[in-house]
Amino acid sequence: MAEITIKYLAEKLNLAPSTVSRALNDSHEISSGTKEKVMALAKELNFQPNPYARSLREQKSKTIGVIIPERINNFFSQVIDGMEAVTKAHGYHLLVYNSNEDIEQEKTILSLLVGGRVDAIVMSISGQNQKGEHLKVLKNRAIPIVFFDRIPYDFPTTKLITNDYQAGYEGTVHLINKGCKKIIFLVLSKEVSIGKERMRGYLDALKSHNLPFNESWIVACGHSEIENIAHLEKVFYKIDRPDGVLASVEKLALATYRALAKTNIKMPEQVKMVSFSNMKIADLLCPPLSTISQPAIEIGVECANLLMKKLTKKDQPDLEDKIVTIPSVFTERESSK
Amino acid sequence: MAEITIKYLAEKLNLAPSTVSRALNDSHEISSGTKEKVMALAKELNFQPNPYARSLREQKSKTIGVIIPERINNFFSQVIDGMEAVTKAHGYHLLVYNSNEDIEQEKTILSLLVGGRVDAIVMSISGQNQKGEHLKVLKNRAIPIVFFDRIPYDFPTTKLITNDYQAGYEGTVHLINKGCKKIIFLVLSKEVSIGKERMRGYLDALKSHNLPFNESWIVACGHSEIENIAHLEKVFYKIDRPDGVLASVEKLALATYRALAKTNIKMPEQVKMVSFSNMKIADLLCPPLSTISQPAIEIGVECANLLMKKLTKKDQPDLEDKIVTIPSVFTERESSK
DNA sequence: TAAATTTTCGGAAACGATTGCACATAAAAA
DNA sequence: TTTTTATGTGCAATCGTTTCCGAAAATTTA
Repeated sequence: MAEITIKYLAEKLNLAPSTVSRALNDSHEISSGTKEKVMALAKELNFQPNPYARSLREQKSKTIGVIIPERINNFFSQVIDGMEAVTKAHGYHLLVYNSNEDIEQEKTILSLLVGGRVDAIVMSISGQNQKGEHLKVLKNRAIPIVFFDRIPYDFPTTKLITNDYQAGYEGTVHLINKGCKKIIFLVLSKEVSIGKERMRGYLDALKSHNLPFNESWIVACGHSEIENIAHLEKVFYKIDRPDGVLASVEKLALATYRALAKTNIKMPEQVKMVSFSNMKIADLLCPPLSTISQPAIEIGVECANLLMKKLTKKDQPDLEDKIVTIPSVFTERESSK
Repeated sequence: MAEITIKYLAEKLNLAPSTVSRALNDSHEISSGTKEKVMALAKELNFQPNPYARSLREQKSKTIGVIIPERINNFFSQVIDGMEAVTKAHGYHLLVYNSNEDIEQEKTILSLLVGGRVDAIVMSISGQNQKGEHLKVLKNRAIPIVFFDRIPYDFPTTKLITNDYQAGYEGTVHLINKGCKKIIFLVLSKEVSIGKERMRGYLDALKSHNLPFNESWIVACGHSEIENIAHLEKVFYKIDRPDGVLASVEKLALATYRALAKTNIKMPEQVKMVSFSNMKIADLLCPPLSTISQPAIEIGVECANLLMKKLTKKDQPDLEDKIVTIPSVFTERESSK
């Protein structure tokens, strides 16, 4: 079936395409009579203007590119839900990409996006490399971008994170108050921004409570679940085994559960754990997991709000080079009782 | 900064835009000398052809629309991951929409998409209404669409599901074999395709094992977690309370856990459960949950393959009106021991 | 009634890429 | 040398919309 175009409507109505276009856009220079006729026919034929012709002409796509390092993760799903709620209201669309924690894929995706396919980008960068040199393709482009959660250090734009340092500090203090003396810190990569900040909070908490610290307590894990479990198992088999765990990301907490299942160490009796996590069923785990959870939806909403403001209002300044912090919420459960 | 266009490249190289275009597309009618020059400059300037100009001209967008009823759900995330893996290889992009289980939103999204924004659609429809009248906007459009998981009954196209009937049957038989005599079936809506098929399997299993059946054993839940829990709690407070639960969707299994937590009924001692679920941490629940899980990634891959074939090869027939079934896998865990 | 506005609409260019066609120039055949 | 055939390139139309500019027609003002 031939698509319905403005030109087609114009012919049917014995009008010029320009008139039809203006009528559809409710321009003041079209009489209400013709407007009604045009609208009526458009409605009847279920006319939808070709988005690509419009994008080409207007030089904007009403589309936002979203790049996340993994999709099977509640946190990111929630963030995107938050974003969609606001972008939808403005008639914007979301192109979503999973970089699979891979810097090369990130690069490829970015190069795809800078060609004008999207009006803006929202991104959480992969853990492989937080330096962000691969982001330089964006530097000389005018495309607005905001980062969240996993942010690059030196890219001048707005970034949204939770209060990583403070949450790391408080999570650690919580464990200390519960009597833990040998608390390990689980991190995906020491290079990742969130890892660094959360770790700083952890270290400061130990220091301010005069607890000893051992370099080996920082346990750097990878992306392989199996290897992580094996690695953690070894950690728990040490003579001087830890009695507390602060996991900087959810998947490491889950790996800990599985590693512990292979030993006969009991949680929370022998080891207590707190984890950064946005799992909805933390309360259903064995034992229920104490979590520090990010306001994911809010983060998404805020990212989108920033961009909508920049894109839909005119004469907006570039996105400020600053970090916006939204606090996490701590929930105590059995795992750290 | 001005975007780089073919015209700009042409000027720089003293060539016509058409020549540059042909060179970039590696046309045989361009000398290798000019090709190299063009390619070199394009690479140097990081030239990306304007996707909208191209879409307009070619009448295709290299974009696929994905509509899911909820985003915070591992199953859908996995399906999309599977899809992206294959579409990416073909240079296709994914526009993802969450209909929030709302038929009105589905309609709105569809009307947005039929205007040429996407070359094809992959969809899992909301549970509100499985009749699919709201899909009629698609009927007279030539846009290929495939449905998965939650499919409409009478829309002539390819649909991908798991072996819902059989899995429902086997899950029920498993509970029967474990000694359950009063097995309830939890369903989101009796209207949803997957609910119906899974229920049919459940009913047939009861019948073929000569177990009595009570209409009240079909527990229709809603989308409100709180109400579902309250509802289930009542079910378990009945004098003739169930000793087995088959949950047709994950969220109802979780609601059951929470409802049971409010009673003093023990699982699996007093009630056993099996649920359709793609949770990765079913083994970490209390007790670990016996699951019937769909091959989500495969489903996504298969959807994408079907569409890629239709879109990238020429003279392809329309998508066949048939149902493709990919079997689920059952994993027994503590909840039904 | 004529002139000046205002309202309403049409023509045509533009956005950036692709492609059918024509036209050079070079190489091959007559 | 002339004619034919490749080969390489340019011109211009096209995709569907929006918008600048101009021109009738209708209205107001002089």
